[in-house]
Amino acid sequence: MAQSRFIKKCPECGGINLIINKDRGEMTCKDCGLVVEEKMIDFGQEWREFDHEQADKRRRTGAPSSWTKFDKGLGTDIGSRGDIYQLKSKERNKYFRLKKWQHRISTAIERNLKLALAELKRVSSFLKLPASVEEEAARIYTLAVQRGLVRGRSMESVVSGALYAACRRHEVPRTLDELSEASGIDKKEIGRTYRFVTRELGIRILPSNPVDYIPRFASALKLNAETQSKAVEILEQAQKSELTSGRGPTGIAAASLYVAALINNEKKTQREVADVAGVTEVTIRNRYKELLRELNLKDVIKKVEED
DNA sequence: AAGACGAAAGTGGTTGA
DNA sequence: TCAACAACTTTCGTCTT
Repeated sequence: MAQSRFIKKCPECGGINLIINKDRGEMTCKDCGLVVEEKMIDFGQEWREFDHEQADKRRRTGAPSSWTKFDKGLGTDIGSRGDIYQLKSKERNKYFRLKKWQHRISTAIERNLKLALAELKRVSSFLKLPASVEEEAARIYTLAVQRGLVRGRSMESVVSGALYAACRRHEVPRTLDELSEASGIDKKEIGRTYRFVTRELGIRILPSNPVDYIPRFASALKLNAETQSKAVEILEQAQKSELTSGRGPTGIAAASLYVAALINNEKKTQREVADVAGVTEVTIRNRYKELLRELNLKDVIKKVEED
């Protein structure tokens, strides 16, 4: 018990791969995406206030601006029912005029954004994505709408594409399959819009690193931490031998895990690993063969089998 | 009987003329 | 815009444990 105060574990899955996002002051679990600790940074005010007058003078901010609100939370609502009856008729007319305009303005783009952001929140909470990713995705989507990139595509597919891109940028990659399952959009469709949107918006995304997939796959397979770090070790060797370029990152991650499991006597079938990683057994076999050949792991495995 | 292996044909995307 | 191409998948038969 005393130990747990010092070694931080994810309360959701017990994972130990907690990553800190300094920009947002969040600590997220890389295994399941749970936001373990929010607001590690003190966002409190640095002054004190003793009465309303002082407060009014010293406050200089409003609610935080967020891309997940369709107007970044900056919009003004005109009038709330109740106080208009204290107004004279002239004032009341003005109120209704303004109210009408507000209604007119919030059409097309904004209504679309509202709907889309609701969908975005639904999908991202289904996948347990950290808020920083959700925010990024909302930003990308908003830009896409402003450039008219949604026309001719379904709103949902663009939302998924934006989320996928945001995941990649924040190095918490989800596979297209996972996105597809969460959003109900066809995998190919998501891939297409993802590529289109990132190209049009000039968003540069590095090819995803296979290592980023390891923790999540490993915990899905219930492999222990040693196997996990062994897999990472194998991956790093593979990258040095240039076995990784041009290959699908999930396939390589899966193969490394498979080998690592063999070495640590935690054997999983190719089928099991393949299902978790969203690739076929054949792909694992191909990568696995390459790994054995290039890294001289054959002897290592033989040794393990003899034990 | 289940898992591992590998050959062959098919798919969707990228690239270069 | 089209054809060649590389990676990956699907399918299926064979071998191993």
